[in-house]
Amino acid sequence: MVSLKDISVRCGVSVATVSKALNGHKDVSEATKERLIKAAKEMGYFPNSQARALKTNRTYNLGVMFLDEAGSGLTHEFFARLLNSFKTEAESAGYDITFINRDMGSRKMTTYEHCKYRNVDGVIIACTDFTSQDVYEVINGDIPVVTIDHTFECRSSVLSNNEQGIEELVEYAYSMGHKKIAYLQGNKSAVAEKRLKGFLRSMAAKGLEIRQGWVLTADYHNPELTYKLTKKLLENDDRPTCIFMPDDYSAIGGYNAIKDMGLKVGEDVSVVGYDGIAYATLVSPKLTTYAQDTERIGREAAKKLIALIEQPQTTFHEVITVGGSLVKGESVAKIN
Amino acid sequence: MVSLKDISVRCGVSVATVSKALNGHKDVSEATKERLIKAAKEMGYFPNSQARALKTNRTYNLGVMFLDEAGSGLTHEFFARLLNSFKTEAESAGYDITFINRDMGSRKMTTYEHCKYRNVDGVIIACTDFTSQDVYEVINGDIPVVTIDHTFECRSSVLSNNEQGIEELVEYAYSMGHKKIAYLQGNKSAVAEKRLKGFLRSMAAKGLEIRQGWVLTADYHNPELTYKLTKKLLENDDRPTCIFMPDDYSAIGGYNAIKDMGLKVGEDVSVVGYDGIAYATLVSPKLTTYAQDTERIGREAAKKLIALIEQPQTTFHEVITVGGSLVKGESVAKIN
DNA sequence: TTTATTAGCGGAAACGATTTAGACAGTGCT
DNA sequence: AGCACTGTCTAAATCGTTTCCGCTAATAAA
Repeated sequence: MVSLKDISVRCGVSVATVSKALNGHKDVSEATKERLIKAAKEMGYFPNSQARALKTNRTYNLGVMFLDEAGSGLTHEFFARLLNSFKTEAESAGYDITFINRDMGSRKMTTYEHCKYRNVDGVIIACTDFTSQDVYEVINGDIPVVTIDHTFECRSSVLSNNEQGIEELVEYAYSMGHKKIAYLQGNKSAVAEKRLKGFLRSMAAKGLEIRQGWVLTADYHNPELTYKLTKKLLENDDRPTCIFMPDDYSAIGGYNAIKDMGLKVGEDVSVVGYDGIAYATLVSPKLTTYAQDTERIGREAAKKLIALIEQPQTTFHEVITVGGSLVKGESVAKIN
Repeated sequence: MVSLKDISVRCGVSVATVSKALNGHKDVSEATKERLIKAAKEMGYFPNSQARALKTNRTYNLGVMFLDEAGSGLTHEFFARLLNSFKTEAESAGYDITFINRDMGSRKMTTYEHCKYRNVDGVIIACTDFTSQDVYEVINGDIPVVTIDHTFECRSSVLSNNEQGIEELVEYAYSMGHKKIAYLQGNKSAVAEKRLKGFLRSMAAKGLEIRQGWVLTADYHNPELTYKLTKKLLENDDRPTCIFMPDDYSAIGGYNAIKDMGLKVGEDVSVVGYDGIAYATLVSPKLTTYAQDTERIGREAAKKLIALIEQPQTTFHEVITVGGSLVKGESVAKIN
């Protein structure tokens, strides 16, 4: 690979001058600057990122921390889309992405140690267990961090407007005439809490009764469990007319349960999802759901993280809330 | 961060000795080696990956190159699962993953230049346009490469057994009594060619007629187009009893087309997919498909790539074929 | 005893970049 | 002329490692 030195000998200047010319410092004349930049281009020069990082302590690498278990993480559409937009935004600012997990090869290391080893400039934490030791270490470390859908003291985060999303869904279901609404919530997390809160509040605001046994705890991204719980909800004679699923993916389990009981989604039983994944508009009947703006969540997270890295003095910690939008499908029946 | 020097002063030895002790060289006594390792552990030492890379020219980073357009790449279940297992295998060997694309920040660079800039030790190429200039540059460069589902001269690749997969599906459809089979193929690529070849061959072997207009070119991962083409296939009076979809995801479009025409999947019209994504078993009726072993494909690719990197002399280029398995769903009717 | 060998360790250069401090020449001012 | 100042450039240190080579002392061989 061609180095600064190669350029310097060819042009008869010092390495320092080449470096400054290429980095746009002012103490090098316009003439030589142009000459050097031209030479660099001709010779196909690219800075050695490792050497630069060694000296400047800036790698232009961002760590991505997420739950890395089988069936999780990358294969979650929510996370995949989030990562995609985060990556796009980061790249346009010159940053690459590194997955941060524990246990690199033979060496046992924690996530935080992995960050230090790779010297990432910042970390984004998403779709993980925010109560874990690994997260704790990173949050309390000295690396800029942005969390998704969970907020820590003195750290920045990007939140989907979970409370409002559910409220809009309740509002919609109510407007369609539903009063007997059941709620399957996701596994314990800040997100699940927010959504439940939104649900309970808007139900109360509408004067709707929250039945005993109609608020159940399922899992996110678990159609099988949702299948079972949906069946359970429908077994009794007095059953809900509308069921809120933990998320769109799980809702498929709900669909199947309803069909298997000989009922029709969107006619006998109404269903509401959450997320706005691609399948929501492909299933039949189309799922009514609240589409999170994952594209913007990822973008905002990247922007904030890069701001924290590049302007640490003038950037403050904040909680950024990103709104979504109600998607009216065909899964909620009009009743009276 | 604690460096070799810190350890050396604390233990009263030279930096060189510490380095050699930690890297298991032989010219350092067992006693001091143990002492130094212990000290390193106590002080929380981790090597600075940049410094090491600078000196050794090994970053322990693998580049991942894939089609990075909207709606592609990360959000493809096939790719996501592939990446996941590739990543797991790579990490267990001490490698991290870097996404390689063009245009880092303001600097225009090609994918290959990006590789050079980040000094990745090897590259895996998947789910992309293999005829592009970007791929060409990388293939003809001096970085170890493994390609997925496409083979280049003198390069290693991991292939899914596409030909055989289709053949098994034809075999199955035939065994269920189907003779009038239509085939929607994916967009132009080595994979599409292989599958088509498998289809034509096994149809011929069974003495089945390949009707004019029953082999159409659709897209991978495009339910909308598949929807249209499926309708087109079913519009005529003399219609196929079984349709092969480009992939499972697109098959959803096919399902919808069939339903929208007032027909029933798995009764009036049979449907076959390809991939074995999670949704295949969630849709109703369950999709009959050929499940690619993405988990193994990713693992094999990582293994091969790392072998090429670490034992360049004794590793030869090869084409690794990974088998899949037929998944009998409910979407193929028994007819006579 | 002398010499050759070896084990164990350290010095120093190198990787490729950035950055500080200073050299040098030219300019303008008194 | 003497002085300060400015613009342009260079030398050298530095980041944290690895590695080649050489040194010392101890051991083995003669």
